[in-house]
Amino acid sequence: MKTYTVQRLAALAGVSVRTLHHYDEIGLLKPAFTGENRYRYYGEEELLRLQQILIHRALDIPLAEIAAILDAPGFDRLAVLREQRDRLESEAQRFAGMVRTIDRTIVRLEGETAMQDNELYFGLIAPERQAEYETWLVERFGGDMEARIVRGRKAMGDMSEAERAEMMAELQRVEEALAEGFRRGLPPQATALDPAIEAHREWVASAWGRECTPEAYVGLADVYEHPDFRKRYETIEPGFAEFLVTAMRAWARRQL
Amino acid sequence: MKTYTVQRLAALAGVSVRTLHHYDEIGLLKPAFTGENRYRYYGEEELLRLQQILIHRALDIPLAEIAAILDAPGFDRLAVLREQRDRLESEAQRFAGMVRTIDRTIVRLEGETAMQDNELYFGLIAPERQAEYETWLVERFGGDMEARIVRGRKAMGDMSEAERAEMMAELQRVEEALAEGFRRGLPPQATALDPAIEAHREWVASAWGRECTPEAYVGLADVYEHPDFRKRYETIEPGFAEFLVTAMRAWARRQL
DNA sequence: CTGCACCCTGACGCCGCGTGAGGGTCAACC
DNA sequence: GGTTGACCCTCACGCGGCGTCAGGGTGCAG
Repeated sequence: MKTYTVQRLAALAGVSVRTLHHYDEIGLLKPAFTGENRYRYYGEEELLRLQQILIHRALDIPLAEIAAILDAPGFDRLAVLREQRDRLESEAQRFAGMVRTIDRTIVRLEGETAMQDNELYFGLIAPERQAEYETWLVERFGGDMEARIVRGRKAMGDMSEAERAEMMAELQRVEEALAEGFRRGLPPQATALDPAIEAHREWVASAWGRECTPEAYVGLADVYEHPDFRKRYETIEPGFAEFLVTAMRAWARRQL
Repeated sequence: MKTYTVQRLAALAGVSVRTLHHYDEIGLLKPAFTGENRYRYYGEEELLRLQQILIHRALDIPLAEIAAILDAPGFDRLAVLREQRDRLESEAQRFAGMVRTIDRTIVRLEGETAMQDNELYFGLIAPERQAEYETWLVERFGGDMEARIVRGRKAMGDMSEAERAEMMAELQRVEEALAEGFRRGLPPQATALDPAIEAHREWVASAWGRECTPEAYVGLADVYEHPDFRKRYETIEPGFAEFLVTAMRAWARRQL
């Protein structure tokens, strides 16, 4: 059976010797056995485990957590691998999103057009964490939610600059109308009767490029609980995020 | 003119207040002005700078370096933005590469096929850093080298599992033949006459899916200087990397 | 004038290693 | 058997990029 010394394994895996020492220290990756000279010797098993570790590390998962995952009883190599595969794919898309963001920024800089920071935000922050939302969405709602989001993103991606701008302006108007009610102290439940909430749902439908049923709308409300979405709405007006999701749910309840 | 307090800017940008404090401390992002209450106030200018910072940070560039880049005299926003755009695109591809790697690993695990760690390596390490090589290649040799590599990768990508395996096995045989000479203490220059080096060049040509001229072969030798390639060859036999590139260059010199 | 939400400035801590220092070990060649 | 040089080991300190209290000021609303 083949064995590897620290340096050989390190070279194979593209990490430093120190890293292997560290992983040994914290119990993340222990040698197959140790010589009486205290040398570390690794085998095939460890090679594989290291691969897993590196894959997880690439996703910025803390080492402690990686250990927990790999050591979980009933840990299924294939399942985890497949999961990470999908995460990595999202990561890839996240970067692709940032590229598009920069492209838009470039266009704007070249055109000397003043920036709408709401749009800048939408470009910068949202796509930056889009993958994160999406895996989160999938965890909570399963695949069909994901499909919807992906389709939505694609629809947005196909738009021209002008169309996108118009889209965003429209969203701002809709949100402003809702915020108005919020500022006037309207209880969120009352907003279920406000045409503004209806307008919001319609905007969502057009962004998704497909109907937004009350069920889907409730799903979206859940999504809005996510910290990064909250930030978006809290920025408009502190407390607005809470208000909005409550209003959305209230509206949906009335429809069912 | 619009101003933002720490929290508002933080929310907009999706970072923590502490982060903004930190950036102020180290002089990376200072407020537009400070109230006499010592409050930090940011303006549009800072919003943009923060965007730049975040883009660079996403590429794991140390903050000090980011500061240096952004503060460089004659710093061209558009140029830097375009550059980062390309880097991000590479990143996206790097992740895509990892996805393919995992796919192959999955296939192998499902098939219960024993792993050849050389192949595992080729799967794991190389693609993991492929984008890195490529940007490095482009820096050193300009676009046509890149085109070649990309085409090569595509050729490999189009192969079936069996074909790829055969390809890798062939490479191993060729390398083994070269390593033989190395172990026997053959001086690398003498290897220019060894048919093994010719076989290596032919393998490269078939991997690239196109001729490998002596000039290209020299270029490849340069590429092999890259740490991660070195690792691959140092793992076969310590000192082999040096030997190989010298041999490659010697061979090419004889052809010209 | 009392809350409450926001702002400030230290200062310490954590993670994932890099980077020595100081010292054994192994294989090869004299 | 001794020397050389490349490997291996164990401490132990440090650093970057913040998170996270602690302790205290500010500003506006009711």
